[in-house]
Amino acid sequence: MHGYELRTRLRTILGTFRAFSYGSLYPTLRRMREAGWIAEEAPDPAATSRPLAGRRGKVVYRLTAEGKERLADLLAEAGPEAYDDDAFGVHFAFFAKTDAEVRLRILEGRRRRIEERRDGLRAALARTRERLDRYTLELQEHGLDAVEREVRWLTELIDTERREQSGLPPAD
Amino acid sequence: MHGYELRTRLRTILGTFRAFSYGSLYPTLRRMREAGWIAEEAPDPAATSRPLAGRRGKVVYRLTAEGKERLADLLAEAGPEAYDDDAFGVHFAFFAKTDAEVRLRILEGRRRRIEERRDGLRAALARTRERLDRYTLELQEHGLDAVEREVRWLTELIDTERREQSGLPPAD
DNA sequence: GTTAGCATGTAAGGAGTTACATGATTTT
DNA sequence: AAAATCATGTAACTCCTTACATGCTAAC
Repeated sequence: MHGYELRTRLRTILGTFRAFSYGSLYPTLRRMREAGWIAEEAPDPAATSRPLAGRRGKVVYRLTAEGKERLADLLAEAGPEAYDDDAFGVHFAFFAKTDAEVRLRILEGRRRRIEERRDGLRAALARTRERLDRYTLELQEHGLDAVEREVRWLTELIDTERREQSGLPPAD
Repeated sequence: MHGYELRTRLRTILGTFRAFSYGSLYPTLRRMREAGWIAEEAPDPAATSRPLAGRRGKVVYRLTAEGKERLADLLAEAGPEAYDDDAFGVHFAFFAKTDAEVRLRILEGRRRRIEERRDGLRAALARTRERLDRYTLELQEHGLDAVEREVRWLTELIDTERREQSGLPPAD
């Protein structure tokens, strides 16, 4: 895939929020090339009428063997770096390519993290409820509600994973 | 209030996520002082045994008249800058000090924004549902669920505001 | 009197954005 | 042939964090 296409796809998948600008995308691609994780694909010689020099057309990249290894390493990570706010969504999005045990450990780590946040919010709310104006209260309760729902969601996912690991083989 | 206290309070109110480091807090306080929005409070002459020069103790700041005006301006903003992801929470947290009409406009703007996001997610999901693996699908549906809940939450708040504006005076 | 925690600040740097500059290809 | 859009890339800048440096105050 080439840079422009990558960005367009990320925009449609992730929405306009959480998309990268070219100013960060292209330098990242360059660094990945320098690291040897991706390589410029040899252009199809039959396809285009190529300009003779200083080409500035499409550059199609492809994962190298090293890149695939690096990706596998990233997907095998199950520590805090995999269930932090920033990273969890990315790891989850690649779950179909992630080992079942790793999936389970990431989900459990994420749940523990969110439970901690929930407990912190509950404690803060219990301490300050009396002094809060209705809007601040409403905001805190809405936040608490969101984390409680996320805990339930994660619990359902964990139960499904467990059921599948101790029985049928994982689907998909 | 002084900087350290401000940071401690923000930590407990906002949680460890979304708290400022000293490296951004103190420069911001300096800029606010230079802009004339806050001023160093005259130290109580009776209170402390002060060092003679180059003092490095507590610096207590207080909003100036200009600062209060600036705050009032910020609270009166009802355009997109008030219901963007980043700003909405802050504006909402100050709703108790915000005009009823402004509150209503911010809530409606925020709802419109979230509805757009919801519609975008629905459309993307309808287009790609077949091709998505179960985890990606689960993630998208969870995201959709979250925005749908936020729309309902905002609708309740808007209804309450409307009821109060055309009847009893606003509470709190 | 020395450790722990309160309190203020700066310097260096990371991670990204915006705005710009440029060239290639497709559509009208 | 002009306009739109595809496609790549850089430079300057913004905003924030980390790590450090410093001094004050209370507790043991």
